[in-house]
Amino acid sequence: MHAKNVRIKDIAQLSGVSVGTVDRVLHNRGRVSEDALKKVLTVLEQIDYKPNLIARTLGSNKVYRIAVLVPDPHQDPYWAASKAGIDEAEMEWHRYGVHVVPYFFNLYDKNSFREVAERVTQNPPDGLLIAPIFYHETLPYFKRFQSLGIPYVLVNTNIEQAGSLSFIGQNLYESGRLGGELMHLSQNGASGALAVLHMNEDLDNSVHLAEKERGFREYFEQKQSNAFEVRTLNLHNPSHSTFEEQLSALLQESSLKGIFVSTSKGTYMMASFLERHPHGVIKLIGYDMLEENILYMKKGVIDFLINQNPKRQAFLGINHLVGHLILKKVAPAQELLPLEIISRENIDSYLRSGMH
Amino acid sequence: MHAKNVRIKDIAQLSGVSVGTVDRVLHNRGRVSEDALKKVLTVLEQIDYKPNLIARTLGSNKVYRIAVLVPDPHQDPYWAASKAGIDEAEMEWHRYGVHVVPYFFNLYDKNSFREVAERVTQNPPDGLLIAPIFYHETLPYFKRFQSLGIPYVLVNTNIEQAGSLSFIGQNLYESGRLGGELMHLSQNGASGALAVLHMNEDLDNSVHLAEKERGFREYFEQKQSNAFEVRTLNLHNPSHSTFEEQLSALLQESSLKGIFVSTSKGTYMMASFLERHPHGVIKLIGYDMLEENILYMKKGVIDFLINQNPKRQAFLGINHLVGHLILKKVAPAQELLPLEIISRENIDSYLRSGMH
DNA sequence: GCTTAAATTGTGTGCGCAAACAATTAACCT
DNA sequence: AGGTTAATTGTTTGCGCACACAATTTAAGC
Repeated sequence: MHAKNVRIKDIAQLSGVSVGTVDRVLHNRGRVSEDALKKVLTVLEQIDYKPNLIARTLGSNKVYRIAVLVPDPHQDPYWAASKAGIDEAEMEWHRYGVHVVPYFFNLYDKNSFREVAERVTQNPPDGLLIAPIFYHETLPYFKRFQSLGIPYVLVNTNIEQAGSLSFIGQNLYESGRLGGELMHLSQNGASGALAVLHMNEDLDNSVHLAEKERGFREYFEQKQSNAFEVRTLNLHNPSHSTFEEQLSALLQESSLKGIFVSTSKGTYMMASFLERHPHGVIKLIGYDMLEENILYMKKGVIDFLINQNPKRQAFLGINHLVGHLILKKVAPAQELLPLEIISRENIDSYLRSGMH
Repeated sequence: MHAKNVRIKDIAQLSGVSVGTVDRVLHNRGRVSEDALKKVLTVLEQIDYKPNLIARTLGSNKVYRIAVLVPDPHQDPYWAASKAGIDEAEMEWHRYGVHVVPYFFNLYDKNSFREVAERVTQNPPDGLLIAPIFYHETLPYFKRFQSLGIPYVLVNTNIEQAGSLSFIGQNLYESGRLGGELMHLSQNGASGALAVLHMNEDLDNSVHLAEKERGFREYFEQKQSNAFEVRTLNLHNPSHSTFEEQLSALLQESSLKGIFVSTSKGTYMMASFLERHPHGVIKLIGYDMLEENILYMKKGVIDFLINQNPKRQAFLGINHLVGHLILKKVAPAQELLPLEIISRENIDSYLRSGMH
């Protein structure tokens, strides 16, 4: 027959105390005698108690505030996708008392980050989602949040030992390696020069991009063939005057056979440039299924995309926070999303499949 | 402020009747006078009432039976993975009164399917998950289940207009095309013969395999190059005496450059054979992250896998049924999972990422 | 000893809903 | 009209839990 789940009531009965005491033990609120504690714990050890989460959320009619500390979605479609994931999670949990409060900072301005992070500490939320893209600037705030007792999860970039509840993202070194493999495959046996292209103001402060490059280079180093020569190009903001000059110079090189772009926005900026300027056979590999990138992939300008799933990252991040706050679940220290390969032939299958 | 959700109580108050009456209207259980009905309906039109699903499942302490009509997991690791997804879903919902009852049939025996399906109708469940791998044999049962009022979802193979609640799986034609693209890429500019390999007793009755082959062939036809010649090989059960002979004959052909296997079990059977017999450079592309396939991929025998995510398919299938039964959610007519490309460089990222 | 405070326990209420149940009203029949 | 049944309504209970509160026990102080 239907083995009904153990309830708090049952535990109380088994250990010869009242439900109140069991409740205090389960949530270690204290106010329990040694004696009673021991009795309940022994029962708890034998019985696999799984609280009825449905009843739990009904019973405690709380309101939770979750703050999200991420780049302004208007500045970059990648972060717009991220925001979409946040919104979706909020929709799901709103009626159960979860409120998401956005704290956007300027993607290109460290000071803006500090400022906004400060505002968060001013009015401490119950939970926090952070995209720590400024390495040095974020570090001190981790401590602040910890001392304030605010649980936080990281997305996009992992910073080990940051005391975070969990990290949601990808292994960026492997991501770079995969870029290497795809580039290698695309070359059809040819050889020549390859370029790694970053589009970022401050590369030294951006662990995530450096990791990708390392992976890409090491893939070819381990191949131990001299067929390819890898170089790096550091592009400034597209509004910068030298932007197009730099790219022109890159295309000059006749032996250039492929470009690996480390950011999603950079990917379509590069594609746009390639489309507008004559060049030999140059394979282009970049990141993420932004609308623009999808377009260029269908046109044949982009050969492969590695999907970082920003929307899913943010969605899962919020979910983990909710799980931690409401359902008292233990979030995994890190949730590494798979490195999804997007090509002309499977892109539609991804577009149709919900979370994109 | 927190805009609290409208409750049944509020609706009752607004329309001047009791909660009991509102309840009867909401679930149209009848026993309501014209007059009262009208009053409640007008309020319901103005107010966007969204029942608190958490409270609902708590309040109604029902037990639901979900039957799963799928191949015996012991016969094929693919279906073992599928079963794992079912188990995971059951674990999640068990304590909320959902029971999953397995009805396994013999993967290689149509009659076994009929027999088992018959047993399902004998003791009708509240919901049903079906893997309709025998096309002709399944059709009549769809009608039976419909007339019995049992909602059912399909996994693995889509049968349009089957009256199913929803289908969970992939577009198999596109899957074949993707196989073609990956094969093309792997060839590094070479040319020669390619083989599509099926491992199935009754190909004519298996839409899913035929669709994959069609996709694979059309990819190369549209390339309009004569670099490749595609042939088909139909393998019988591995226990069959001619099994290894057939494969030996295949390898004889010196121009053979690649093999595309349409099933997951066939993939590692082929890999095993390739490993044990000398051959030129033959690229191998197949399906799914079975343990055996993972091993051969890491060894370098398999070049690419297309992940069909059997576990996830089944998991989502059960979830949709539960959503339909308990939460009264509308399941999407079809949930097409993305065609995931697995290579040596991203396989670990997939292995680490939960659902595998 | 008694009184008071502190520590520990047990009990009760409400969350929003479904469903069993009790109460009321209307309809029908001799 | 009175009695009976059916149709319609309203009230109550319980789901499992969290949390406030009341009750009890123990310790401390005099």
